[in-house]
Amino acid sequence: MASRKEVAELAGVSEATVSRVLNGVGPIKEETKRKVLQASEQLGYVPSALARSFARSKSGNLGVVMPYVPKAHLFSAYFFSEMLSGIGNKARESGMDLLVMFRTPDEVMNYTDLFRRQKIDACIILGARDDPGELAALQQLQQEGHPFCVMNQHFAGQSFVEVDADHIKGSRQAIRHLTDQGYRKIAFLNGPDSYSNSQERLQGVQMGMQEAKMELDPSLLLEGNYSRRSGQEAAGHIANRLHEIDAVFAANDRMAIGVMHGLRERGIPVQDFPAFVGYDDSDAAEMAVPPLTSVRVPFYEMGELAARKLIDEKVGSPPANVSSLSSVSTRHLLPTELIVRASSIR
Amino acid sequence: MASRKEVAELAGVSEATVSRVLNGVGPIKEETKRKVLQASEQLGYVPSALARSFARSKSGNLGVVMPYVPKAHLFSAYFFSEMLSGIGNKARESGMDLLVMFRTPDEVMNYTDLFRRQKIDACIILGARDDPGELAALQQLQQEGHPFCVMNQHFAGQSFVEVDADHIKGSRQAIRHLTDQGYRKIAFLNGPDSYSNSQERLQGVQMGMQEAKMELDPSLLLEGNYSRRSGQEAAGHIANRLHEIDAVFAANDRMAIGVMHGLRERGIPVQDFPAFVGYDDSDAAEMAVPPLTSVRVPFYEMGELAARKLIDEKVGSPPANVSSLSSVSTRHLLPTELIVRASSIR
DNA sequence: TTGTAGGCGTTATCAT
DNA sequence: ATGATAACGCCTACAA
Repeated sequence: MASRKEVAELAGVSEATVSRVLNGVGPIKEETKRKVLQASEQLGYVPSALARSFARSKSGNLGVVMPYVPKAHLFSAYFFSEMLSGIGNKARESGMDLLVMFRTPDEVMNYTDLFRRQKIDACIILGARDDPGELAALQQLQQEGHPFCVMNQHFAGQSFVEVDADHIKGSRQAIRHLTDQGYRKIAFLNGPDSYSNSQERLQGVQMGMQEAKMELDPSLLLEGNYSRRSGQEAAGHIANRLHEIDAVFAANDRMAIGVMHGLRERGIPVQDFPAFVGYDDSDAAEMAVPPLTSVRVPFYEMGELAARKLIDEKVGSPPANVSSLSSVSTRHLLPTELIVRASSIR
Repeated sequence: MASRKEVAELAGVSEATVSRVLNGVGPIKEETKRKVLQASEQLGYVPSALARSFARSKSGNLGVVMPYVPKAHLFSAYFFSEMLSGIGNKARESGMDLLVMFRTPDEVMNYTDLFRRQKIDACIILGARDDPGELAALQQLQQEGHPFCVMNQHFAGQSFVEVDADHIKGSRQAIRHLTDQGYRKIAFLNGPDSYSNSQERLQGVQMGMQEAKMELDPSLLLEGNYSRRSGQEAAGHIANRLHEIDAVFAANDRMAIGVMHGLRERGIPVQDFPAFVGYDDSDAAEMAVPPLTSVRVPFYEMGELAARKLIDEKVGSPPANVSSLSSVSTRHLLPTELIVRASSIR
């Protein structure tokens, strides 16, 4: 393992010059540059990222906090992988590495320590919970001026940098798709109300209904927990009132598929199925029988956006912006898209 | 941000003593320890992981190389998430952090640089390719004595530390399950022969057949690329010879489901479907219609094992083992399990 | 049991 | 355009 000193000697320059050449800073004579590069090459010199981080007191790592998922089974791994890839892509472009952390069930994440330990320079939180402990931790982060971004969860009344998809519009699209085809008796299987995501979907559904001069029948508003099983259970209600229901919109694909399963279990033939629309456009949607119409969420792009936000922020933008507008627009919503498949076509 | 110096002053000791207390090394008077801890607490001191890494020239990071998956869509995200969780779990237990890297399509990974840059202390490779460039890179890694572990891919003739599932046995189980029920005309839709995984599955299939005094009909050996679409295409062959086929074993769930889709597209009713067995026991298996019998692969446990191997190795084992046996047993196979669902039951 | 001091490999500042 | 050199914050002999 060649050291920088050796390179400097071989090239006949000082160590500082070696640094400058390799980091491409400062004015350097072409000749010197060549010599250094050549010596470095010859000796197979690789600068230590560790020493560099230390000297700069920057780790060069972008932290990513993954939610706790019991053996990754509760939620689909699908969208976390997508987001992670998106983040990783942007991170690489700017020369940062990804430090991935898995949240444990109980433990209240101490985000600030992560920064103080200097393990990370910025942080993306995928599994933010909506409880007071979490909120406090995030507020502290913000107060100490650490760059971070929350994905998939909105904290009302805060000015956190947030990236999410536009679930209001997404749900509206789904409902419109159904009402446009003449479906009137629409059941909505939402996720737990504690997620901002679920609340937004509900808003979107209501808007969509209103646009069609209809209203969501409260007795057709069901709640699951985003698991397939909960969809399967909801199928009981739906089966009982099958004649009063001609379409089902579920807040994610897994629940939609769960409902289909539940109906099958109860011996209901496919031709008697209501129309189905799911959400997320995960792999499962196209594998479903019948293939499931679903609201596509640009998880990959969301990951990219979140990473970019943080990287830009860190790089050089002045902390104080011209107008206070910026504090209003810390939430970034990406558009969804309805992917129509057989499950929802008359 | 309190510094160590301040803590030392407040506690009335030297900085070295602060270090010793916080790292729990060396003999320390109880009284001193108390003072230091208290001072540290009071000042909210958090040691810099960066400086520590630098001083120890150990990053404390476990590298994980993810395969290139175009937008994470080609393979199911499922098993990478599982393995990653398993790795993360064990890493945390031993105080290491996870540095996740995504491979790019063309680029030949330069693994050694990762170590030389001291970004990571050990490395798990999930997406190892079976080409000469990759092999050379891994050999160099080994030669330089860097701890690493390859998952899901076997390099014959090498003594790399490898972790995989026992695909021979897994495939044998699948075939036996079918033959035990009297299925005789079994088609096998394998993945590309270039993966050691596929080769092992084929072996297992052949063994299973032999055990039932049968042979795999070469014209019923199909090859896909592990994508759903390739399964859908294979369905053409299968549909054409439906009367000569009473069961289909696919090398992963996605292809199995793809075949089912393909048959449906061709208007073949479910009751005429052959029996189906998939592989991986991914989420998709239980969402399939009919629910898909599948060979469960313990991805999570594989991740844990790989991480443990590396961590143990680094911690303190003498590099030279007593017998050369260890070099023989560098490949670790975890058992699979057949999960029986409706798709394969008469 | 505790303090002192050298070293780790860069970056960055100041001279030159 | 380049060279010296002082940090950076911690670990770890070695000394006391």
